[in-house]
Amino acid sequence: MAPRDPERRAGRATSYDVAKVAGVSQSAVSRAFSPGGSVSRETRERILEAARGLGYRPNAIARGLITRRSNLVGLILPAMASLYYPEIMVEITAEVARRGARVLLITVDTAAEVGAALEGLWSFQVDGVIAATAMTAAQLEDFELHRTPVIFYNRPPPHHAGNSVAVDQVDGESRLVQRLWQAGHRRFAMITGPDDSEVAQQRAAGARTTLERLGGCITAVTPGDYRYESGIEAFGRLWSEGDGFDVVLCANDAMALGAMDAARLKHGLRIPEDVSVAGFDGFNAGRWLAYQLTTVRQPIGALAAAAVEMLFARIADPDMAPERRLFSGEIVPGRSARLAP
Amino acid sequence: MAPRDPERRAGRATSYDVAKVAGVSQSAVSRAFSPGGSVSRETRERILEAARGLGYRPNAIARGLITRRSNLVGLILPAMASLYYPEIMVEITAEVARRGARVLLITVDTAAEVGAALEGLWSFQVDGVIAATAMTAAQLEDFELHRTPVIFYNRPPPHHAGNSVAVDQVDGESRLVQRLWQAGHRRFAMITGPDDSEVAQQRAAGARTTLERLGGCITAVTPGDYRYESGIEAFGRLWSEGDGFDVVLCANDAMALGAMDAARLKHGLRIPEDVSVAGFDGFNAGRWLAYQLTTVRQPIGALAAAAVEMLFARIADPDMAPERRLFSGEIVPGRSARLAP
DNA sequence: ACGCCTCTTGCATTCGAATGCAACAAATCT
DNA sequence: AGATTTGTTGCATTCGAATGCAAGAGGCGT
Repeated sequence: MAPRDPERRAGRATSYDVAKVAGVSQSAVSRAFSPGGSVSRETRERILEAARGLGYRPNAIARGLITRRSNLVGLILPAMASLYYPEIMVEITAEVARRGARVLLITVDTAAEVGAALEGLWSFQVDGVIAATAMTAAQLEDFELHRTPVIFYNRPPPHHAGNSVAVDQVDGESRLVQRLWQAGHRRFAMITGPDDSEVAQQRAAGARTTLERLGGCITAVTPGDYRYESGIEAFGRLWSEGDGFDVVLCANDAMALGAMDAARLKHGLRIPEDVSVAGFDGFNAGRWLAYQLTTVRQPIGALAAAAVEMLFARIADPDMAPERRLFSGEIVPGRSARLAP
Repeated sequence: MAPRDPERRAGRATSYDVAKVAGVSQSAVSRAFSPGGSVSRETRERILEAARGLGYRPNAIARGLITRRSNLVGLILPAMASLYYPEIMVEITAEVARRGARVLLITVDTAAEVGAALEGLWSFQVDGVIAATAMTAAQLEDFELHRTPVIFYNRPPPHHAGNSVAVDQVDGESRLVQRLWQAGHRRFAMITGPDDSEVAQQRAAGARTTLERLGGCITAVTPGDYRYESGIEAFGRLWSEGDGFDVVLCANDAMALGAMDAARLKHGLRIPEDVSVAGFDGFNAGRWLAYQLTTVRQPIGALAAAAVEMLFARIADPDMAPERRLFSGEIVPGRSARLAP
């Protein structure tokens, strides 16, 4: 192979180049750039100046090779989540950046793609992973074997022992239903989420058990796929079934807004006089004047911060005990459904 | 330093480990994993089997060091864009993944943060960058010096010579105004975007010049900051100024929806009978039943695909001539403003 | 003045994979 | 049979930074 040829590399300066200019050894340059490295004040300054002149930046790739730390965090998001809840991504990236690492982003459309996505992460030697997708037990074990921490975001880990941050969906929905009940709602209809969504199952379960306990009844249930349009269609089905209901519980806000639009614009109903609608998530658009949706807000910022914090704690000490951190959703009273005060 | 110690590394197998198991040299392993490597069929199979047994994955970090190609693409998004137009991010990630690379995501809140973000990209030796933020000429030159291609997404490059993909904002707004004019609108009010947004300036310019040519008049202009809430406030100001207008041109869809809600719910106006509203972007929510916004849709998928394609072409051949690819926005007729057919 | 300690510094090695080169085997041609 | 080509393989080196170790410089106490 050709010897060091600065021309071909067009200015990508290395620590050796800096060392030559500053009249020191490569080790000194390395130490000048690592916090707490053993270098004298003046040497460091001379090196930093030379580095500035050459436009030198430490090569994270080379550094990662020797330190076995890539400073990369994998973030796996279902494409849908990143479309509807981009805050997750923004918050996590910001939080990771604050700790000097970077996010390697992977979006997946289907659960089947997760495997391929993980392969990609492996080769980049990510220090840890935050996953808002499901993962098989085998996949998670693979990470554990390599001592790469994984934090699940609003997803139960496939193991009993795994790390996660999540909103207590059951509790949130339960409290919502209770407040609706106290405000006088008695007949509940439900638009549920996709079958393969654990979160949707939990929200539905929370509503069911609470209503059973209170003695309320569920007059109709119809499934949706989390998208706005499916909220419209689902409401249409509920309405045509005609069992009568005071309130529609929707598995998420996007469908709730669809249901509201369908109720008002397709069926001429007034909200909340003729029918009430409640959602789950704390979707941005739910706060818009046209909707003012009653919902359960997920503290996305807190979840993201907690996920990143847990992740870095485990990167620093891989033997840390697994932990599941639960957050409470905040009931947000809106005009789409009256709540007890 | 301690010699190779498989225990401490807890199963992270290297090409040497695979070589030993398969009874070949490390070079053979490397060749087995690089497409077109010179290995016999049977040797390759033996190696792949050994690799599977050990859970070996080629280390992209080490590979990047020697090949000087990290297979990482930097994506810089303003936090706001990722919140309002997450499709950009999803499309680009998917497109990059399709080419076997990964996205290193960086979101920035303010223009001042861009510099720090770039430092991060430098050290990770990204092969190229897609930027939906502005960049100073000096910053771009730095990339050019290192022969790292940069594609600007809906942002004019700071240089005359730079790569970009963009929607022709002036033309889109111009065609929109023309169609509004032909449908009988005469008095135009405008809610503009932030001063530092080139895109917003272009949209406003497109509207102004077209109206001048047609002889229409702009009865009022008020600034917004691209967010829904600012659309509400801006509409309030326009209305209280009371100069009268047939239609409000909004610099983006989020503000247009705010304006619609303000008009209908705060001022009791009917849309489009009393006042029309038009936006720009092709926002998801604009298609909702409650809005059906007349707007100019940006072909985000096409832009993203073009950006990635241009980027990879330039990674393969850094001497390629700079190119600015322009796309046409698609006029989307909705119910918020009547258009000529 | 001597020994000891602290602070800097450089040398040499290491991380894991890619690759030019040479060696070699097998296949083909003359 | 001998010469030549083609196809595999391993050896040795390389990428750029981090770090254990030892050497050297300077300060201090006795």
